[in-house]
Amino acid sequence: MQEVEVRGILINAAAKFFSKFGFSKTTMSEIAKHTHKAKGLLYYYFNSKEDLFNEVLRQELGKVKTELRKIAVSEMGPLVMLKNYVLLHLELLNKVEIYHETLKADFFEKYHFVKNVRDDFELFEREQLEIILGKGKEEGYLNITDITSSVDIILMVLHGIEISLFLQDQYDEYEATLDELSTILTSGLKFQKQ
Amino acid sequence: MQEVEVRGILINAAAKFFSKFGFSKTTMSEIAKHTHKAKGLLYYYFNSKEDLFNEVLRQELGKVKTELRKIAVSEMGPLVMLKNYVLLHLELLNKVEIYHETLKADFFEKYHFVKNVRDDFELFEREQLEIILGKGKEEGYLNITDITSSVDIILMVLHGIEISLFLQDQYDEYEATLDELSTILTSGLKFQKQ
DNA sequence: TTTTTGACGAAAAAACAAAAAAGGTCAAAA
DNA sequence: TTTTGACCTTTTTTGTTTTTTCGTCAAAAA
Repeated sequence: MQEVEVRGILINAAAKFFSKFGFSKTTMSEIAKHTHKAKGLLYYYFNSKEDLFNEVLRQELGKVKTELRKIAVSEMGPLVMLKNYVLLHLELLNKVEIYHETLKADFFEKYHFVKNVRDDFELFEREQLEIILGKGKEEGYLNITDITSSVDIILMVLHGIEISLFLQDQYDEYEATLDELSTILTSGLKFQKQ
Repeated sequence: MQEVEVRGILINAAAKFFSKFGFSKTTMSEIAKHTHKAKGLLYYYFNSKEDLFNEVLRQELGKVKTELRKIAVSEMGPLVMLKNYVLLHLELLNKVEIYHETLKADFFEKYHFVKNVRDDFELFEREQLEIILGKGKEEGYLNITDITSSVDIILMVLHGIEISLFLQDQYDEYEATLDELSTILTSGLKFQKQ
């Protein structure tokens, strides 16, 4: 089973280039040369450049998922959980350059090929948030009737601000404010009137 | 005093073109032809195309300001006020196409010339929100120590989501959700812990 | 059989030059 | 004081050529 290792090497090299230069400005030849492989080999392991990019993105978001998952299974109370989830989501995604690339793409309605991976990640986030909010509701901390629509709102806010935060590099500047934002969102749900 | 009227006619015509085609795809000749004036006249009333665009934007945002101002001086309670402000802000700006153009520009770090007008509008919004939150604090409805940072958060959320809402035409889709969002923000401030 | 190579063709992007369109000026007319 | 339109200069568009890049494949290596 040499395959797994070579494949991994290629993905890692690709990750570096894609993160640094974006999709269109990194070339398959570059990745091949840097790994001391022939370009053709890339097409033995991946169907296309888009496929490779997808694979890299899947891997990077996979790491983020692993971290985020820890929150919903932890021993914190639901309110702290929710707050921490929001903050960690922003902190982690701020570091994933290749994700920023897809945000930009989203904006231009290009990069359709990335839709699957992003949808998968969004689904994951919905699940996690539903677990957290569900727990909060059960235990009587959160006053929510429609969990789905509360999740909608949290995701809307998160997606909204990440464009300004990540693409305009304002994360560091607003880090303190984000803490308060998450507090407000949390207590907003706590006492939300229907 | 013919001047005011002609100037107004030019601005109105420009508004139509800028709103429909954006800054770069509308031409000064077009505007001149459509108003049955010579192109040179545009440069009698305005220093440049950028200056004209600015003037149009100032006028459009002026209308929005007039509407928003009504809220802070109304008789509603501070909580309702805040909620309504958020909703009206989104509803009105959703219609101002020329403002969307500047959002896009903001993103590309172009259109520096528009900075003044946008800053002016942002300042106005800060003032209004400070009035509302101040009133809420005084009357004991809102539990806020630092008004400025609460305003920061509201504006961060508003600016964040307007990119997805306006530029990706998701306003209609999310209109119902926005109502809930504003409720959450409001009650979040109400019970916010420091 | 599985993995790797590198020369190759087709398609996309970059570079370049020529032509067209646009912003902006100004002297003269209304 | 306001308006015009010919004019100059700069920017954008268009069409062409050249280069780069993606992706394929037959053959070699493991």
